[in-house]
Amino acid sequence: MPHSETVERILDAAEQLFAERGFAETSLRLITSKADVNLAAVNYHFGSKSALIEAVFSRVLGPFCSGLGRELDRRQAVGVGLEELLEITIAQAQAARPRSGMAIFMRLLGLVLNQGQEHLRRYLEDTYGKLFRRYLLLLEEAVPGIPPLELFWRTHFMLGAATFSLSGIETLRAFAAERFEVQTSSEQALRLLVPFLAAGMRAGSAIEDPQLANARPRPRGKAVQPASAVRPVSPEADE
Amino acid sequence: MPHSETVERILDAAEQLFAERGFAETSLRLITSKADVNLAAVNYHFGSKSALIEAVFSRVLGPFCSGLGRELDRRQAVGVGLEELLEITIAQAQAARPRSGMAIFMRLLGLVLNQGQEHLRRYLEDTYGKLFRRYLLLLEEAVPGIPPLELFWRTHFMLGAATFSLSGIETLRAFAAERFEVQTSSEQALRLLVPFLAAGMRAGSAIEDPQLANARPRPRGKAVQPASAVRPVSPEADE
DNA sequence: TGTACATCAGTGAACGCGCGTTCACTGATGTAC
DNA sequence: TGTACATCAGTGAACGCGCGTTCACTGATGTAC
Repeated sequence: MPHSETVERILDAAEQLFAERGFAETSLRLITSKADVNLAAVNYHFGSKSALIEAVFSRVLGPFCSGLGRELDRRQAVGVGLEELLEITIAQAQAARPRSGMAIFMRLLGLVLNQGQEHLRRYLEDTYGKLFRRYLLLLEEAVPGIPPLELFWRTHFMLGAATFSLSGIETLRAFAAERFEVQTSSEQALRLLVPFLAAGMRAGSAIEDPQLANARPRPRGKAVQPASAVRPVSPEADE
Repeated sequence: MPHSETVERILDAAEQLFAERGFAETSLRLITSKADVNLAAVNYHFGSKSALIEAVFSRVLGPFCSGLGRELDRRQAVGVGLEELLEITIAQAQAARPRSGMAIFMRLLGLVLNQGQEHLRRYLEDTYGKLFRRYLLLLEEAVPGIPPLELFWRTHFMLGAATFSLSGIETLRAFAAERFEVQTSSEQALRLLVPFLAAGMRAGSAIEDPQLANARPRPRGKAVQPASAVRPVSPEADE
């Protein structure tokens, strides 16, 4: 679709505004006036606001994921260390949005994970779920001795630390500058993130329950068990 | 203000809906119909939607912060270990919302940090900034040998990991259950968070630049330097 | 070469809708004399 | 004890506004014969 210059301008404006303000707070009128484009052009080119949202995401995540996949391919034979894996990921996120810095990339990611609509989640799971599972497997290899279930949770803790702090990185840099009278560049902040995450991933296991310690991901194939067949191990009443 | 039952019902409904859907996506009509209350009652009791938002936050954060302050007082003389500090914080977050679990608490916190309006940020900084600085000092004591600037950043990494994963905890629990065919309770997930965060906080310092390593928070007092006097150490052009 | 038609990116104005807010009003309770 | 008034929580209906979307239309370019 991105053939016309109008389409490109709409995507640029939408990406920036969505990252700054979220989906609901960003009206089509705001987007089109920033893009210097007619209001009706969004519906002409994309069909609806939610289709525009998906287009913004695939333009960002497409290059990121294919770049990440390529880097993982290159290193697959040799094996990938934990720090290396994290640095590859950060480098790809930076490469995906070289001009604007990765703050926008991370804000978008945080947005979809925190306030993403159902259709957007499903679209991303369908498109990039395979890469995510591959990434999890590489993490398991890079951090031996930790139960897979715990690594699953730690991966999300990592994702949280990364999206949260990098999406608000401008605010945090300003805050740090005011408090410490020293400027931390975005690159420096990123370099601080890696050892924090790596140490967290390598921390001794906190799982005591052997049922959790021994949980393994079930094989994914054509014969998929229905969700209703999942056996609750320790049923609980919370929410 | 929270004297009438109507006020209480509005706050309950608003808190839950804000946490689920964000501020902009939650209309007063939705709130009042969930609370089974007349639409005009919100403006009658609170004056405006944004005043309602502030009321929701102070009802949640007030008890949390005073509880946290009390616990810190009790231990101040003895000194507080890192894991203990984290566990106190989690316990207070759970205590602040005992019935609904801390997911709502964390979602609200994430909301304000990620998509919070300026007025809300300022209100929180004014009301709870002092406690936050005290907390930072206790962290510095609990994790010796790490430059204060790095601890500042790590604290935000921590906050990110916590808000992100706990605010989406229901989604993550469902995802984990589907993949590993095992139920992780919210309490177990919380217990997994502590060693991850503690190890990240204790990781070896990644700061090489001595100017950053030696940066100390400037004293806060009546003679405050104007922001314009902050001397940029390594000026940079990014954004 | 000239004419008729098709395609297509883009436009301007309007549509209906849900939003936060306002306002005149109600009905119960308390107070003064 | 009775009456007049004040206070106050709550109400029902309407207000104007900004929203996403629609639609008839334009004007440039390409194609068929």
